[in-house]
Amino acid sequence: MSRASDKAYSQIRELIISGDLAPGEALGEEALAEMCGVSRTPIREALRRLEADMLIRKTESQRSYVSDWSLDDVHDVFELRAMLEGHAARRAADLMDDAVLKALKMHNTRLGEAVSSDPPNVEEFLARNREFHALILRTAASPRLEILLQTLIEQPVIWRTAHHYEVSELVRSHQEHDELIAAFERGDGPWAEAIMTGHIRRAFHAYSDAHQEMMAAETDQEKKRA
Amino acid sequence: MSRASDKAYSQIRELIISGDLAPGEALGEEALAEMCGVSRTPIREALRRLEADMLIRKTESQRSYVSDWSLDDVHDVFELRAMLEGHAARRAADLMDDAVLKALKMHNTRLGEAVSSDPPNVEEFLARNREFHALILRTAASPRLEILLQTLIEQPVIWRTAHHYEVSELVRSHQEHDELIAAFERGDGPWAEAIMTGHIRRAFHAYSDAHQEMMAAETDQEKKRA
DNA sequence: GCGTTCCTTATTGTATACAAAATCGACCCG
DNA sequence: CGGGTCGATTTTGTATACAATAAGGAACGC
Repeated sequence: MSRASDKAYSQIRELIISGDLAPGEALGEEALAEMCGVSRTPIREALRRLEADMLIRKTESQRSYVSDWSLDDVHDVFELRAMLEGHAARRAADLMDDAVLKALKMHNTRLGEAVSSDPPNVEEFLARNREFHALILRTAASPRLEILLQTLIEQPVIWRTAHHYEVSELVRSHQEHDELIAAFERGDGPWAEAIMTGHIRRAFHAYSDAHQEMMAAETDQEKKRA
Repeated sequence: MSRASDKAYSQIRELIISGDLAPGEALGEEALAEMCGVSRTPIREALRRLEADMLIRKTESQRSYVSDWSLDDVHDVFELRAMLEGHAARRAADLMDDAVLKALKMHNTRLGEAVSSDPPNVEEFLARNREFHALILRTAASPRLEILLQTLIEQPVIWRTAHHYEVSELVRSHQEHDELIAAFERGDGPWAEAIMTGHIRRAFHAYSDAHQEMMAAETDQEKKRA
């Protein structure tokens, strides 16, 4: 983490995830270098990594842009997540132990509290949700599965939209986590897989709704300007 | 493809896949640069890409080595392939059209001929097998699924070992492809998925057997030397 | 003899300069 | 006025030099 390229990577990544660098925006190497206070060499390394993360794309002429995802793209990603995380849940059910189970319960309890509070603490919800899923993934004990899923999960479009989910979706999410925990306690892999797959698919619908809401809001603003 | 980094990437990649660069071997940037006739800068770009392909790994101190895969690692990869290609097969069954179906039949016919010839044409078998699976994958119409699977499929350990499969395994593979085609003709997604998943899992067993055979052969050679 | 410390050497990380390529705009021609 | 070509400018690709860091080995003390 001490290397300049790592620093640049984190910095640019944060800018993309926060939305300061908007989807479709051009990323000039020199400009980024000046912004990060390093030369172009580590910037280029960082851009390669961001490209592997699918956070940026390169045109045929090698210019870099922040990735812009269509709804179809996001749907594609959620379908893959549903399958991969379902697989992870099934494996995790076989390999589950008491310590992990206890940690899962703790995270989901805190997640439930975050949802119940008034107003709901969405940041806390997202953090606990993240930990919950990460723990299951780690329990599945497949290093490559973790790598594959990481690039699918860490997508800014999804994270940004998550702040606009309906409260009812958060509640449902909490309940489904409990069902997962129950499946783990019984060591029922197929059941855990089925719940997880549905859980992710419903998360896509929550995303889709929130996304359309946001789009509509933007259109309204444009109308006001005109 | 005209860029030096692309040239270096292909060149090093070929050396790894062919086995000229053995698993575990150290990859010094300067040595590679001299070998490829370019400077270290494009070499570094190439190494990043090879790392993303999981063809090389980097130690904590950032030195690069050719990936060495344990049997467990390979098993992990095959399990993921079984799931992902199974998913692809199910989707492909829904999206299948006559042109693709015809192409699949053609590839499998040629594959069968390669297996039946005496001696069996393993190169041809592998090429047709590759095309067959790639075609199904493309028909599934999920760009990200293709990306995820690519890194799992293009692994030199697997390709090298493939040349030592038993003929009976090649015959079975041919038959299973026919069953897949039948499932596609009926538009039966779940069936196609089940066949594909089993197909890949059995391919792992073929790999495992061939691998042990090769290990035993190596041990014999060592004994002869002593 | 074993382990430790320090120094030498090899290797990777970064900055800079320059070359190659692409984009954009002005200008000209039809 | 539209289209296309050429050139100026921007942007990316590569080479090289140097700095930082890690590996390997010799000398030293225990």
